[in-house]
This record gives sequence, structure tokens and C-alpha cells, in this order.
Amino acid sequence: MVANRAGASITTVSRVLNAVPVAVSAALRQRILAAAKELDYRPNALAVSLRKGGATKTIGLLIADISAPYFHVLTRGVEDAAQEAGYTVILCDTDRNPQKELKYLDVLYRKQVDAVIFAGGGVDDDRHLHGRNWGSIAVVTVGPHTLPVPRVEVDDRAAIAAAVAQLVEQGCRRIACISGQQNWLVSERRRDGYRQGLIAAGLPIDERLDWPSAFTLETGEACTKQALDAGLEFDGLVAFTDEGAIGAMRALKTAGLRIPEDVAVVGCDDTRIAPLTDPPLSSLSFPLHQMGVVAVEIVLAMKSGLAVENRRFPFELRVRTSSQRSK
Amino acid sequence: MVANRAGASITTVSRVLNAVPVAVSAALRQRILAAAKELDYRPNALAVSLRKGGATKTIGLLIADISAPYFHVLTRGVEDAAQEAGYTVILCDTDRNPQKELKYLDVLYRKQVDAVIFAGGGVDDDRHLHGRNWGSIAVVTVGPHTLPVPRVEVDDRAAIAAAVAQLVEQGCRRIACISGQQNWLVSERRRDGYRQGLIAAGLPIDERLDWPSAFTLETGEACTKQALDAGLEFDGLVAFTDEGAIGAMRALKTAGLRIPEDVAVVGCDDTRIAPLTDPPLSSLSFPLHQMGVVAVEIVLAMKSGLAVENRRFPFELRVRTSSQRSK
DNA sequence: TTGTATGCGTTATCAA
DNA sequence: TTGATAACGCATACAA
Repeated sequence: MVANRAGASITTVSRVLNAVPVAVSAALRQRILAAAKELDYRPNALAVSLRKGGATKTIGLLIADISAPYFHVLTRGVEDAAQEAGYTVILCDTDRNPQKELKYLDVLYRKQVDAVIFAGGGVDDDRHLHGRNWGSIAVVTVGPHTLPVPRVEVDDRAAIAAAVAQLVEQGCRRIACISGQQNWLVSERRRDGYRQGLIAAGLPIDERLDWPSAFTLETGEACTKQALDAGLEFDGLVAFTDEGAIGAMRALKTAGLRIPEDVAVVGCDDTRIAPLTDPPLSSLSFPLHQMGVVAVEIVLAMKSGLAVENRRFPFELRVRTSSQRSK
Repeated sequence: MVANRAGASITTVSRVLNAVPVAVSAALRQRILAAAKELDYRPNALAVSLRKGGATKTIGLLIADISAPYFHVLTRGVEDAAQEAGYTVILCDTDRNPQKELKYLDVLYRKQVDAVIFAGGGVDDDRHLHGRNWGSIAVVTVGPHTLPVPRVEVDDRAAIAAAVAQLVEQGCRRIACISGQQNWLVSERRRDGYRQGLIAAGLPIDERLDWPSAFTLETGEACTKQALDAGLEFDGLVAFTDEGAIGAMRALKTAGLRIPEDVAVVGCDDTRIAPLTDPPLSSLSFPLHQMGVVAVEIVLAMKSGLAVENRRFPFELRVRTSSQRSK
């Protein structure tokens, strides 16, 4: 239609609008530019992608739940890097439900996304995703996953182990653990870290101090209350999410226990809530924004045929009042 | 290629795969289905959309920042409803920067999105968006906007006014306000509410108690500290975000003031942090998830040619310790 | 019951 | 310097 209005062929219009290095008379060029402007013309990305052979400048981001704190900053990192590179992000909340993941993947395939980022750790060893033919889609995982693709990670085990070590250093000898869903890989890794930490400190492993939970405040509170009601004794506690730790602190306070004097507490992910709780919550901090950025960089590199390596980021234990006992 | 492998024409393949009500011999159908399965065939959504005349089953969601608490639940609501309807969401963080908004819109046009949702309130009266030809794109706004499109709203004015009223009821007579960026529409509306609240209570409006901020903890803390340092007196405070309120509480506590006895505080948006602060923060709650869902429902209705109406949701003032003085 | 031909909007090849 | 034409992958009107 631009061609029509400018009295030119679509070929010439395409040339002008795409600045193809072919001589076009100044007059025609002006007419075309004017027509395009008047019509507020924008090329149809569908047609372009179809013609050009597939690239859609689109990245699918699969996360558990955008309303869960872990993903906020990570997602922003992905989005920033994508936008910078002229890419667009399709947000996919999967609740770590394999069925939902597969359904979303199907849609992403159809929409011809250039890349897929799995973030936040897999479920059930990502069994449903193994052996899959990704075709030309670049895939990367962020967090604990088992897919044979490039990874962006932190050492979850070492992180939790470091938290345990800090509690031990504060004098804790019976350290409980609010872990997560058994079939979530991130729970497994972190539980490994918990045990390693205990072993490293020469402390016994007591199964009764390992409380499965669901990463939420409510479940964290519930399992802590249950343990207290059962008369279990413990003087330190590490939770795999900040929310779980906050729930635990609630239960502890309700029971009249002091934090950190009676029970010292450490959370995980260092979400924006951590420094605001009462008392301020110690937590493990990961460079989530940067991890999101790097995940995008990796898939872009893959698309360019460059060699890519796994990237491992350092964690940082932010010690706050909840696990800092005064002498 | 499925056609090839099955020894059929692409027409027949299309018919079988799309369950077109045309008789196809069982044998051929089986061959086609088998071939499709073996090849893990998925139709190219680009080609389909192009052929079918534009619909891409895609919604563009423009928000300020996915890492800001207001947007988490809203975004999840949008995503849930979109997924349910077979739509996909492109996430666009614009930081309320008009340039970024325009740039993203351009991309969304090109990608032929079916709908665009602007959420979180406009900036500068959305001047850069008025008079625009949306073509066949269904547009809806969530929160305070001035675009001539269907709206999903809460009464921001009445909400803040209700917060002021509650503070007055608690005996507050000099109520300060941590407002937001002057050119953000949501700030304006809420500031109106602040003033209305004061007027309704017969209290004077003191410009010195209106502190522009930037919705963040840091700026909330800074402007409160500044006011305290300047010797300003106030016994109540309403902030336009929870984070601003938390920053204020920090400054107040640092100055040795008690909450709510010396200064009662109310926040806004009732984010998940609110009940966890010390003391628990009173806040205005909006049904964000539902608002996201309804925003999607509206654009879908628009695409179906149905008549749509603006939707207004109720707010709820969640009174917690920060603004609840004991008798 | 099956297949051929056309066109969606664009770019690339070729011809004029 | 310009334009006609084919092809990207698919759905559909029409033919056989």
C-alpha cells in the first residue's frame, strides 16, 4: 500500500525502507519515505521472519511464577538484555508443572522463538525435557537443571553449606532446615548443601530436623510450629527461601523464642524483604539480574555460532541480625 | 515435508492436521498422522497468522518494571488469563519512559500483537500516546490513564482518602504524604485523594507535608529524614507505595519515634511485604490478580466485537499495627 | 477422496 | 534506476 501511494513498486519500497545499497532516485525515495510516514507504515514482522528464514527476535522465558520473589530481578535482567539486543520476551509461568512446561514449549516452537531460557531450577530432573530435539532453538538453563545445554548457575550446595557454617560459628549445634518440594531440583541441591554443612562441622544429621515445605511463608510457619509442638529442640535454622524463613520466625516469635538468641535464622535468595523483617533476616544473595543478562548473552552467542561456556556466579552470605549473636 | 514423507499433498496434510470436516481415507490419514508425529511437526505460527489475516494470539503487556512489587501479581493475572485463552504475553518493561514505550509499541505493531495492555498508570498524561491509530489492536489500560480506551481501575483518590480518614480517626491531625513522581498520573490521583481526605476531615493543607518521592524505600527514607531534620511536626503519614512507607518507618525509628504512637503510617498496594514489617504495615489493597485477568477478558471481548465497559474495582484498607493505636 | 493453484507481506533474484 | 516474479509455510477456493 505504501508502494501504491508512492507510485512505486513494492520492490523499490522495500529497498528504500531497508536502506539496501542500490541507487534509487532522490525523487522516488522522497515519495516513498513520505508515503510510509503518512501511512505510519511498519513492516509485518511475521512476513519478514517467514521470508528471511525463521529468526523472530523472540525469547521464551520459562519460570515457575512471576509473582514469586526469586524471579522478579532475574526476569528484569533477561528483559533488559533482550531489549538491548532488539529481542522480545515471552513470559511463561509454568508453576514448575511439567504439563504446563510442555504446553508452553509447544507454543514457543510454533511461534518460532529463537531461544528458550529455563530459569529457577527443574522439576523431577527435567525428565520430560530430556532427549528432545530443540531444532534451531538456543536453550540455556538458569539455576539447577540437568538439561545438556549451557548453564548459568550458582553453587547452591556451597551456598547453603556456608549458611550452616555461619550458624555453627554462632554456636548453633542443632540446625534445622526448611527445605522445599522433594522433586524440585533446587531443593535437592540445597538439601545436599545443608548436609554437607553439617558434616563439615562434624555435626550429626538428624532427619527430624529436615522439614519439607513449599517455599512459602505459610508452609514455613506451619512446619516450624509443628516441630515446636512436637518438642523438637534446635538452635539454628536455615530456610531455602526468605519467605520460608519469615514464616519460621513468626512461629518462633509466637512460641516466645528469641531470634537469634534462642534460634538463629538464615534465609535464601536475599529478596527485598530480607532486610526489612524483624529482626532483619540473614540471607544468601545471588546476582540475579546479572544472571538474567548473561543467560540472554549466552543464547545470543549460540545463535551466532560462537562457542559458549557454562557460567557460574558467586553467592554472598549477607549476615544480618537474625543470625548474628552478640557476644 | 510432512506431505512428502506421507506421500500426500500439503492440502490433505493441512486438512488432517486441522481436523477439517472433509472426508479423508483412513489409510492416508494414518500415514499423515504418523509422519507428523515422527517429524515432531508443528505448524509455523508465523505462516498461519500471515495466511489467516493477522491474529497472532499475542498480547503486549507494558509495565513500568517487573521487579517493582505492584506488577508481580498483576502480571501473573494477565498471564494466567492469557494462557487460559491460548494467548501469549510479551513482557515490556518501560520504566514509564515514553521513549521506551514508543519503541516497544513499534515492535509490538510489527509483531502484529492482537492487544496491548498498559498497566500501572501513565506518565505525563500519556501525551505521547494520544491521537494514535491503534489499527486492529485492542487496547486497555489498568490504573490511572487518560487514553480513550476501556479502563480497569480502582478509585485511587478514594483509596488514599480512606487512608487519611483512618489516620484522622486514630487522632492524627498533621498528616504527611510521601507522594511520587510529579509527572506520574498515579501520583497525581493519589495526591488528590490525600488532599480530599484532609479536606473531608476539616484539616488544613500544608504543602510542607507533601513530600515528592520516587516510590522506593530509599527515597521514602530520605524525604522522611529530611522532614525530621527540618523539624517538621507530623503525627500521621501516608505513602503511595509500601516501600516508601517502609523507608519512612526506618527514618522514624532511627529518630527514636514510635509507630504508631508518635507517627501512624499507612502504605499503598498491600504488597507481600506489608504484613511482615515491624510493625506490620497498614496498607491499601487492590485486587491486582483479578484486575490482570479482567484486562485480558476485556481485550478478548474487544477482539470479538463485543461491547465492553470500564471496570472499576473496590479497594480495601488493611489496617495493621502501623496505624492502629491502642486506646 | 484428493490435489492444484492462489495469496497473506515481505525480501531476493533476475530481467529490463 | 526500476520492476516483475518467485518463494517463505500455510489455508482455502476450486478442480478433478
